[in-house]
Amino acid sequence: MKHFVNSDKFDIFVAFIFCREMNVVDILKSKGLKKTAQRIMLIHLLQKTGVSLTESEIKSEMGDLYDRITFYRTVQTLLDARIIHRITVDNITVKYALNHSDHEHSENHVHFFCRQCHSVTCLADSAVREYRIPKGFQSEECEVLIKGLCGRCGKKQPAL
Amino acid sequence: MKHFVNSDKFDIFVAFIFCREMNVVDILKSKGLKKTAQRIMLIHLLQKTGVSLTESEIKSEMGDLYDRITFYRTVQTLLDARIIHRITVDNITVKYALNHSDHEHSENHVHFFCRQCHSVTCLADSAVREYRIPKGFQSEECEVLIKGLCGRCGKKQPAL
DNA sequence: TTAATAATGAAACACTGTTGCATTTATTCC
DNA sequence: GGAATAAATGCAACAGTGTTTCATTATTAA
Repeated sequence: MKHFVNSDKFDIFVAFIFCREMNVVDILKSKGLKKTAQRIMLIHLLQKTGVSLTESEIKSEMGDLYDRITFYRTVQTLLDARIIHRITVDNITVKYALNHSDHEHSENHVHFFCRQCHSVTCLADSAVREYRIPKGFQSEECEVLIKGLCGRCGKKQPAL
Repeated sequence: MKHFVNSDKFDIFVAFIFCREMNVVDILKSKGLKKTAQRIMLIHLLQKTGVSLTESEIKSEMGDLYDRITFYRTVQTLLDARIIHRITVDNITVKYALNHSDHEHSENHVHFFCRQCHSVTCLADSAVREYRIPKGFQSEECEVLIKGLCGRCGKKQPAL
């Protein structure tokens, strides 16, 4: 099954999807990227859910629009364009999340990973502090990953 | 080929290895772990080189002592015993490094990753700062990954 | 509408990590 | 030192993750 962004059927689909968030196509246009079904769907999914998603979550949401190979290429394209970012937690999980507008130019990310439910929360407002690095080293980017229990899982298991 | 830690051949091997670092067997003993060829070799390698190593680097150093399945199990055992820690950089690379004595009880790690040569430097002395996390969240561990250019690669490519 | 360019998806592959099970090894206790 | 026991090993087979090539199809610009 092929997916035609310019077909009538897809126009209706797109119109329905973007009733709440109208800027997906604009995002792609502003980055000089072609508007393809997978790109639109992936960005929309991340907008709609508002959280970071794994590939398998994205897969099940996308249905037969999903193709593994295209997915990896779409992800790479959107990463390069700084539309999304990837969060890798050890070798446990990989998640994808939309960049906030302040992410776009900053290279700092703070994430919270819940060891119980494996949810990832982007902590955009937390400022990344300065770390002392060896002489001659040049810092370009800083990622912080805080692990622990999220609000829900902390309630179920209050004491440590 | 099997590797007998208690064989004469291995005794000589071990004696040679530990002429500079005499505490590998003690480390295992203190954790209640059996002293097997792979464990001793892996810890020794990390001690000898003093840097973090990838699986393939460990493989080529270990020669025919290396076995993939045993490697993963050895790594898991040493991780559980807090003898080593794993550093995952996006989906670029996974490295293993010895814990410093101050790592053993602290759950904070600061690492520097060079985007050019992919070397990882443990910054043990850098204090991990406090980050504000949402109410109800419980922080247990904090990992910081600073990306940029290391001293060597920074010289070759001074300006940004 | 058409031409040019880019994205897609199929096949095939390489790498990463795991599980079950029979065999081998390290340790403990004598 | 030697046997009993509990653990580690390594083989086979598998599941998951990510990439490359190439012919086909879709998007965009003119």
